[in-house]
This record gives sequence, structure tokens and C-alpha cells, in this order.
Amino acid sequence: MQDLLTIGELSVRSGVAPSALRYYERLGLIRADRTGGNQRRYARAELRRVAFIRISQQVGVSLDEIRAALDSLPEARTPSPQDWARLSASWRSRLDERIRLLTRLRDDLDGCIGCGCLSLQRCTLNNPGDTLAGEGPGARLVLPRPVDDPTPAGSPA
Amino acid sequence: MQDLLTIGELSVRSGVAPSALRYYERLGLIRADRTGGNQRRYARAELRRVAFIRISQQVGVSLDEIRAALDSLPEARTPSPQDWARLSASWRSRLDERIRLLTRLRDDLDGCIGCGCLSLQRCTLNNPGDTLAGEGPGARLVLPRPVDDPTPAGSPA
DNA sequence: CCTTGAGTTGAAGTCCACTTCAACTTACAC
DNA sequence: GTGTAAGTTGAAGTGGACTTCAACTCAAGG
Repeated sequence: MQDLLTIGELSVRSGVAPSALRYYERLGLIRADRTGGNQRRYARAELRRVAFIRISQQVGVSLDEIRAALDSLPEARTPSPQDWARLSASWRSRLDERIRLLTRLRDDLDGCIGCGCLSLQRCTLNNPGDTLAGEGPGARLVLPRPVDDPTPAGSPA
Repeated sequence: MQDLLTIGELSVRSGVAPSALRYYERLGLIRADRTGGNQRRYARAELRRVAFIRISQQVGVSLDEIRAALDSLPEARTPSPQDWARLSASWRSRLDERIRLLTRLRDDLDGCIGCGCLSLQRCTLNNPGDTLAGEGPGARLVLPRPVDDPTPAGSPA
């Protein structure tokens, strides 16, 4: 066991496919030394970078933003625990926000289930720049903003 | 104000772009009558379908699954509040699960920030079939399962 | 009538995060 | 020295959820 990992080893240890690791490298998220025969050899510290990438993805951050965050790490030295803590902390509010939104959606869903209304207005939905923010595809709001459903109260759906 | 909406009206009221509404129709998620001149006219009930689609997307359900869910609605009659309640309830556990995972990630992140470890193993991360389930792109696990990082305790990252 | 904004279509394009492929080279255990 | 698993590359493909485009047609107010 040396201090350098092959791509296969890093893949197994990180749970990330080799093709994804190469992709990350192309995007500048991780780096590798090369052997005389041009094969990648990863320093152990890269494991932490990959860990950070995966965590960040869970939080809902794009690879591009992750790259920006990683770029803020000191280049001269191996990042310290404090460095990593700072980066992780920077996602904290986004994570909180996502949890808050989903929780609110759940509560609203419960309310809607109670009354069976599923009305766009009272639900968390269609609250642009709030619920629609930051979630994956399909959550882009193109039009200015939704308008209340003027169905006369009591009409049959 | 009649009981049929143009695509533009439905778009404004639902907050979904016309192109997306046409796309939903192609996928069989919503339907529209046509005027003599071949323009779409939506029954008011379609607003609820669109609402359901958006809510479901928030929960993290794919359009394909949403279509399957919508297909389970009675065709003969306008869906009742109970029908919608049943569909919404079917997402409930997924929503709960997502909230649970994100919350756990937050807690772990706090822990990791405390110690600065960011180690793959103790964090929620790389807990295949658990954390990695159901979340957007980048969360596919290809390799069997990650292996513990055997960095000797006390080695400098 | 005529203009103009809204709507129609199919095909192609976009974005993100990867994966797959083919053709070839290295590393290493025996 | 050799067999084979593992690695290399660039280019192209995938999937999901849409958007954009060009070339038209429709609907409705003046």
C-alpha cells in the first residue's frame, strides 16, 4: 500500500466510476500525477476532494459551483480540516433551505390531502424564487409569475 | 371567462411555459380539446393535473412516473378530491425519505465540520441505496460499493 | 378586410452529468 | 518474457426535461 492510488482504487474507495473521475478531472475538480506510462496516480488527498464533491452534489450544488468552491482551497499546501470545514459550512444554508422547502411541501401536501384541494395557490407550489429555486430540471420558471385560479368557489373541479 | 383555457392562459395560471405544456401533452400527462382551427383548449380540470405534476416534480418524481400515477385516475369522471388525495399520499413516503436523508446529511455535515474530517465513511455519503437513492443526476452508483479508507489514523490527509 | 398577437408543427438544439466505444498501451504477477 | 487486467484517448451517445426555430395558420379587435 503506497501513498498513490490508481484510478481503479480511487474509484472503489470513493464509489465513483472511473469514467466519472476522468470527467471530474477534465472539469478541473480533481487532479492526478502520471506514471511514466501516462497512467493516473492519485494522491490520498484526492479522496477528500471526491468526498466533498459527492457531498456537495447531495446538497444540490452543480459541478460548476463545486469547482469554484474547490478553487478557493489553498494551492500551496494540503487543505487542512479547517479548510474543508469552511467549504462544507458554505453549503449549510443551502441544505437548510432545501430541507425547509421540502418540509413545507410535505406539510402543504398533508393539508391538501386533508381537503383534497390540490389548489396551486395555497400550496407551496408556484411560489417562484422560493420553492422553484435550486431544484433540478423541470423547476425553471419562465413566465413572470402564476396567477390565481379564479374558479368560482363551489364549481365541480 | 369561459370554461376553456388557451395554452397561454394555462401557462400563466400554472407558471409552466407553453412549450412545456405541449411537451407534457406529448408525454400523455395532460390533454386538450381543439378548436376548429386546431388550437388547444384546456378544461379547467387540467389546471389540477398541472399542479399535481409540479408538486410531484418537487418531490423528485420523474415525468414518467407521474404519467403512470395520472393514468391511475378514473377516466370516466372528473377526478374527485379523494382521487387527488390518494395520488398525493402516494408520494408522501418518498418525500419523507428525502427529507430524512437531507437532514441526516446536515447532521453529518455538522459533525464533519466540527472535526474537519470529511471522511467518506462516517458521513451519510457512500451509503449506497440509501443516500444515493432517488436524487438527481450524479447520484448513480456504478461500482459495487465503496471500501473503507485505510489511511493510517493520524496521517496528515 | 386587415393587422397583429397568439397558436401550430416537427425537427433540432441545449444543459448536465456522465457512460460507452474502439483502438491502443501499461503494469505487474508468474 | 508474456499474458492479462487495468489503463489511455477523443469522440460520440444517453436520458431527462425542456427550449428554440422556421414556416405557417388562427382569432379577434378596429
